[in-house]
Amino acid sequence: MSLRHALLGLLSERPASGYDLLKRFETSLANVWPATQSQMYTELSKLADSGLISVTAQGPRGRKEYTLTDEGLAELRHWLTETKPQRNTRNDILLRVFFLNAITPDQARSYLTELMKLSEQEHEGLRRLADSIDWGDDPLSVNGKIALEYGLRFNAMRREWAAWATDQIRQ
Amino acid sequence: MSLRHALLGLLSERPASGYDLLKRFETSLANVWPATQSQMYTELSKLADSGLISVTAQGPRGRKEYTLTDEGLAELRHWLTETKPQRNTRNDILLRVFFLNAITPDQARSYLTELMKLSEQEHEGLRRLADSIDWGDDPLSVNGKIALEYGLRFNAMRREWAAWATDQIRQ
DNA sequence: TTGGTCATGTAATTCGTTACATGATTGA
DNA sequence: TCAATCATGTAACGAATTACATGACCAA
Repeated sequence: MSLRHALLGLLSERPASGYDLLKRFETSLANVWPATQSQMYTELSKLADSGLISVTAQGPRGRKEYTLTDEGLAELRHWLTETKPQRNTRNDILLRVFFLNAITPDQARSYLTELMKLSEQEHEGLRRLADSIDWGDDPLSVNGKIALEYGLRFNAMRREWAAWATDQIRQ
Repeated sequence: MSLRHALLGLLSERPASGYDLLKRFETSLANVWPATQSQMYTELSKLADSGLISVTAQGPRGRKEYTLTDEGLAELRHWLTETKPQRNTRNDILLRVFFLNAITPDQARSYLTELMKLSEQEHEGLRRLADSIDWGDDPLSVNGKIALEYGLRFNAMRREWAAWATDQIRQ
């Protein structure tokens, strides 16, 4: 249940409405924790009910601005320092690799070269994103850079792996 | 819904009972697609209902042996060749990185060094697994080796990244 | 005045986890 | 005979996805 913590994390930077948070998920967080509009509004209601956030302002069109409470900040810190990131990592891409013998070697190689292309595209996308951001020296920029660097290294690794793997499959 | 395809994939190698499949999930597939006993029996019933697999033998203790049907094989191949692996990849570990400014630099560095250790341990575990397996030249071994190589490279990459990231965080 | 964006919610369904529940077979 | 393993299932709940539903505000 990390959506909860993702929302607390975003609200720890500044107060925001559900709509604001939705936009920020679409941009910065979409790559690590996708969430739908539906899920977010539901979770925000629950968080408000349990006192981890509270409505501190109301705007036009029924806009509700949420602010992190002291309990919410404590919960966020607890999550960051005391709990193990043990998310079981389902991997659709790798799962298919196990069953490549159900198709022809040509098809299998084609699957792997597609993965190479995908990795290159994602790498390029991240590189462009990095260029477009005006990085400062502040803590938020540092974290963003660290996360982005992960993406770059990950895609480079995956590209090399897919190239190597293609070579392993023979007629 | 890839559990469905994981089961079809395993059954494409040879017929098996729910219990057999459960064991094979625990060993080979646990790292890429964890599933519970409960989920598997439910999914097997659904697959049988939809005609993708069928019960071809009954054993002691109510054991049911399932075999892949022609429709099932077709569905497996369709999944492998026609559908894009677009699984949105939730990443618990990276999500936390975004919020490291909510804790002290010391705590943040501690989180990242833990990640280094974790990657080293997983790398070592996979290396031992590779040693323990009697690899042949058959297609199944090739696929297993490819998947394993991914794990090794991934953990090496993550270790280096975490080391680099630790260094980025200053007082 | 009208189209785009802001803004929030509910309902239905599926997927995944945890817990509960039962019982047959086999080998030491 | 008894413990371990084999073997299958259901129930309750939570998390995630898709679709539905509504309406206010603002700028051109």
